[in-house]
Amino acid sequence: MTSATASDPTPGLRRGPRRATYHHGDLRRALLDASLELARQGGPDAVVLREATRRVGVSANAAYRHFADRDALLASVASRAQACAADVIAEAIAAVPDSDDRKSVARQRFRAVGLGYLRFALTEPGLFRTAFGVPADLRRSSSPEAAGQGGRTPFQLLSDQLDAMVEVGALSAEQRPGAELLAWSTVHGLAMLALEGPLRGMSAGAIERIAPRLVQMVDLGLGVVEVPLPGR
Amino acid sequence: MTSATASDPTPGLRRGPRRATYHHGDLRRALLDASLELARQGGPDAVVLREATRRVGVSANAAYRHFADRDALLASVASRAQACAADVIAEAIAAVPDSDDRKSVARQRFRAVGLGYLRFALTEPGLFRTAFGVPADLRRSSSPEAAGQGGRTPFQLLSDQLDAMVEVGALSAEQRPGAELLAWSTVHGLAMLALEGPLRGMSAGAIERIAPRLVQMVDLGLGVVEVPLPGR
DNA sequence: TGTACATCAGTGAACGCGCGTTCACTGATGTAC
DNA sequence: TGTACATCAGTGAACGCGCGTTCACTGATGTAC
Repeated sequence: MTSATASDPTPGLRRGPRRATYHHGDLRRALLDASLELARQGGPDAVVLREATRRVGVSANAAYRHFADRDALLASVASRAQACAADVIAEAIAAVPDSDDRKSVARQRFRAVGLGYLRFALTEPGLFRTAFGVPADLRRSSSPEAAGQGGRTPFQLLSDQLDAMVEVGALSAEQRPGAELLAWSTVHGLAMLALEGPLRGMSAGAIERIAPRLVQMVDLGLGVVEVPLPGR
Repeated sequence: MTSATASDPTPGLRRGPRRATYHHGDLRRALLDASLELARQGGPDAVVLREATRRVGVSANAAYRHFADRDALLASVASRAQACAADVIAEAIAAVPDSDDRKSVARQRFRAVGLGYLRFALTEPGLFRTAFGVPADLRRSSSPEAAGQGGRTPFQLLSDQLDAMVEVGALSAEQRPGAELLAWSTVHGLAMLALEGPLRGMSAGAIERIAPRLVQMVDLGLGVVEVPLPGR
């Protein structure tokens, strides 16, 4: 689609069916770029190895020089998609203005993690589903591959803000363990209901309107101490 | 697999490659039963039309007498899977003992909806993913097809309990609108993280341990009134 | 500086897979007369 | 009660699809001497 110009500074990344040289130069990165674009447009299922090689202008099996198989390619794409999410979340955190009320700031930043997560889901549904909808274990969520420009993964950004809340006394230390899961579940659920579940038909506007209530509920609900009710 | 005996009371439902009669009798139901079993074992992707017909012992295209296409079959299976969820949730609600403390009972029943939802997700992951992971709109969640034996869908059971909370004063009327979404998101998120997301590796025990905290967070967080913070 | 050669990064053709779906058909059923 | 016939519910064979993956190969690169 995009024709490579003579002044293209990164010839290894140019698109198109034909290359000038036999060797590509940076095929691994080019395949990842192309695959990320596929994921952006159609989610994890759209990451098809043959299409990625087609876009890069290379034979299908050339990919096997750089990835063990299609799953390995998808795993790498998922990590890069998480990195994209990290950038959106970090931006949302950074947008919270500083103030003397340290508790309030900590809590607003914590909420910003959730709001950033949801914004990412709504603006980049394909990447979101690739980043967080593909089965994997928690290791990827802490791997450097999944970190954004600030060096932190989405999961780590969440942990950081929870730690900060404890530090300034906005969350008690005894409520801290496992709090990531409670918070993450909440926003992840809304995103998945809206993108892949029964809320599919709901408008992005409606989701955005409910998002602040959701993160508020978590923020305020996290801190409440109560002996669990006996109900199983 | 199962050989049909001569005394089989519902010959239309028998499994196996061959039937005695040319006409099946109740092929639509038989295909749904077989497909539900496929979904139970492997989730929505495992609902393959040919396999369902194979199990029923009928040619592949016989299915087209009863379903427009594979998507129509899957949609019906999804409704039945929701009905299964409704039964588990209803059971959890019914298990809450009555008492004079009407607020406490209402809240425990509300929590039971979430706990039942999570129990269904953990005990029937394939059905869960089919019921709530396949894109659809909210209409299905209120359709009689998706209702359990009590005549209510999972979504309706949730609404019922929220209404009951308002009735006894456990939730203010102004907090009521949209509360379904807040509650649903939370438990759905944990389930999806555990079944299809980055928490895949987490044990069912760990999930079950965190579930009560999660529903408690929702219960207590729902009722808190607060002016939304300015953070976008 | 030149050459031999190991190594790496690509090519091109082919495979099997199993699916959803369509076609023209035949066997069974039930209703009108 | 018997028969003709429209209607419905199945059959069997075939299609195209596009994928992931493997095979034996060739072109380019860089290093030892």
